[in-house]
Amino acid sequence: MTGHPELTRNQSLVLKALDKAEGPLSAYTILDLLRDDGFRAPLQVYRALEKLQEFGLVHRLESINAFVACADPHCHRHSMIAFAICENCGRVDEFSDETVEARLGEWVAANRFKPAKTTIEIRGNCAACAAQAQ
Amino acid sequence: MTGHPELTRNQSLVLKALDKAEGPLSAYTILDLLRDDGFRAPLQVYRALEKLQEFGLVHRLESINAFVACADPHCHRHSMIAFAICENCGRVDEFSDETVEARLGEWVAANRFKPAKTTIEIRGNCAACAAQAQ
DNA sequence: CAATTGCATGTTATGTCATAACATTTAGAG
DNA sequence: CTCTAAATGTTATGACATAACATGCAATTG
Repeated sequence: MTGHPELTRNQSLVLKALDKAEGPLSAYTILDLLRDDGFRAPLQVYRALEKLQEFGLVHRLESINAFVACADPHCHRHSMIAFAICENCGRVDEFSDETVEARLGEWVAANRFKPAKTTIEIRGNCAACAAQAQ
Repeated sequence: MTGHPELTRNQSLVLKALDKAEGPLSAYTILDLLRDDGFRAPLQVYRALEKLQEFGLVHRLESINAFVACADPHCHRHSMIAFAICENCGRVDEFSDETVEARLGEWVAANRFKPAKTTIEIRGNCAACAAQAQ
């Protein structure tokens, strides 16, 4: 139904770690979390992350070099997903917007650009942290 | 007129290197280009880049860890700038879109998010490279 | 079964990007 | 001149990511 194959042991472990975290994690943080499960080297994490991104189960946040579990099982319907990242508490909100997709799609079409991956990330403070900062 | 002070020697050298390159450069590539001008350490480059970004003369491309000279002297009028990055030839096109800004602004307002920096980057192949790939 | 194939994994080493910490120099303001 | 703030120089280290090669393991197929 979801369109992705069974996960391997390493992929499952990495995904579980991200789900449990409820926030972005760096690859090396994931590695440390999985030491007890036999993980020894960064590549074990990066290879699992690569597959999980292919399956659409994990997103990479380019601007902070971190990874999050996908919050929306239907996000692969969209050509692009936007993230709002709180630099204070680490909270990440994932959303998509048809209009933004359409406008960027227009630019791409007008310039005959062949997009492979689109990144939209807003960094700042979430409502809770912004209120607290007063 | 432009609203930024005179550049220091290091800042000028880094900006000149980026202007000359006509494409994104990594900090370490800039360092190598400026060895003959007395540059010895990465921090000299990163510090100059930091200031140049403040002045709006340089942009950082988050998704490829590289820097480009700003193509539009008026880009600071916009709250966000989008980049189309060719993964084949390295060409970078810089553009902005009021509608995209407005839509993301709506999300931000609705969620009481306080944005600090917004990243929009489309990676793929430019028209020339996409045509050649046929 | 044995052989082949493809993918996932394990491991070591290395490459790439970025900043901490501290000393020194430079340019203005008073 | 003296004080101050900013910029610079330098060494060391931290953080993120991948190359290269060996091994294991399951599915197919002859």
